[in-house]
Amino acid sequence: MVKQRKETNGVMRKTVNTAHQEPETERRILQSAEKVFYRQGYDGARMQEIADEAGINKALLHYYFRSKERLFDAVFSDAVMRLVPPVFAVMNSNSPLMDKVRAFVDAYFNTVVNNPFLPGFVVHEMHRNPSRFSEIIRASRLLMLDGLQHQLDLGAESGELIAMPAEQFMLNLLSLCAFPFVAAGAMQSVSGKNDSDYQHLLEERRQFIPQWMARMVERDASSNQQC
Amino acid sequence: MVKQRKETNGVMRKTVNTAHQEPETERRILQSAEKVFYRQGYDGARMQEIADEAGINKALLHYYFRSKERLFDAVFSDAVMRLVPPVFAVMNSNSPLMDKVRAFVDAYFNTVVNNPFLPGFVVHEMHRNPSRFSEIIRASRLLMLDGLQHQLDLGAESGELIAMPAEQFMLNLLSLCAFPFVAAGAMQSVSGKNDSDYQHLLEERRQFIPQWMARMVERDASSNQQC
DNA sequence: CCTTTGTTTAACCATAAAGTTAAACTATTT
DNA sequence: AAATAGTTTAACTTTATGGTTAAACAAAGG
Repeated sequence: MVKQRKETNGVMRKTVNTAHQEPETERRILQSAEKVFYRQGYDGARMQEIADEAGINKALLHYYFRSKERLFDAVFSDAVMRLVPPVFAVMNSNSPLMDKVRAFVDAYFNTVVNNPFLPGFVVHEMHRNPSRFSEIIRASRLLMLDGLQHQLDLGAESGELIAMPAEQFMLNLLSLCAFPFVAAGAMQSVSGKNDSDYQHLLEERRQFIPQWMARMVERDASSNQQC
Repeated sequence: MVKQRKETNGVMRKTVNTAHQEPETERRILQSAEKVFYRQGYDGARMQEIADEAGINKALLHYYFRSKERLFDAVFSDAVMRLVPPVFAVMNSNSPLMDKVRAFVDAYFNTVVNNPFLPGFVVHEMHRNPSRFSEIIRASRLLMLDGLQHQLDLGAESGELIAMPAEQFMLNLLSLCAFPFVAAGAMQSVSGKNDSDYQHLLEERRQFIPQWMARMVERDASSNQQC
């Protein structure tokens, strides 16, 4: 009785096999891993699936990235670095508060519209292993709320703004931006909207969020009444 | 050479083994499964871990719930039913808009403070399998936005409120309530807050969210200026 | 044409996890 | 106290998956 096995499942990609093309292949692996990890999460992802997606063999995955853990690390820190810095960098500038908000929303939506699974992925994997994430953030020295708090305090003193902790302000902004993406799958399936309807809803939010944020914090909110 | 295995890992609970106590055991299994699934998600959860947590053997799990899938289904629909109906029921009443908002926030926080992993769990599992969720929701006939939209339209006509699609209104409310829980692990690890600090932050939000929602949508927001 | 070097693969291995089974145990009934 | 029916268990089987290996392959240089 001969034991026989075939692990490569049916898909049978066009095997290009042009040897000596290392960087091209590595990039393709990362892209495929991204796709699979984003959708399935670490635990749900299968190395075989990533290999298939990249049109290569499982062993090659281990040749480039020694283990699932390492491959995941590469994908995850890449994801975080792509999402977090451009978005939070604007909060450390010294532009007026509402300019910051507009810049934040724009940066967030620009990044995320092209990677709609990214927020959900990051949130879930942070939950699975919070320290991994905080390491990355700490290393990149982002998200200092001191400047923002100072700005809010000044506005409150001058009577222009309502007093508010910077943390709450930031959490509001992030909630309004991120949650609709994090919960997109659910929202769609409940509301019965199709993909492009929901896309439209999100575009609408991109316009409104800065106005909403202004109305939440500005003492005289009558300047933002068209909505 | 004798093959020998022990699957029960070390913990060694006090085995109570009082036969004929079916309902008690089933409840305990569900509680344990809940705990494990909430923290680890479906893919990350291990049947053995659930059995250990419940102080019983793996086979008993399969005796009560035929498979991991079925056990998960029980836990998930239980979770959704515990979270969704009390929260969304209030939106279908005919109380004034801001009473609804306050009731929603209270209901949400009351449910979630006792099950802080619930929102993240639901969101992640909905993402993994959206149809499962929409089935449950559809079956329970919740989340009709028509009444809310009508209310918003009336307010807009009378000049009291700013015109706003009910979907956006609802999404704002849900975002402000849910996201801080969904992303709690991440937030904590980034902000360096400990558990009780973050708990305090969340309590603070419970107070503020109704005011923020009012300021976002009410034309004359000066009545909600203490913040 | 042969060798070398980097690339790719199928087949294999080890392990962990889901699921099954047959026997033992406990309490209740007779 | 013996039989019965409802519980509980250890040990086992099967399958899936991460990881390894030895050999084949392609291209470049001699």
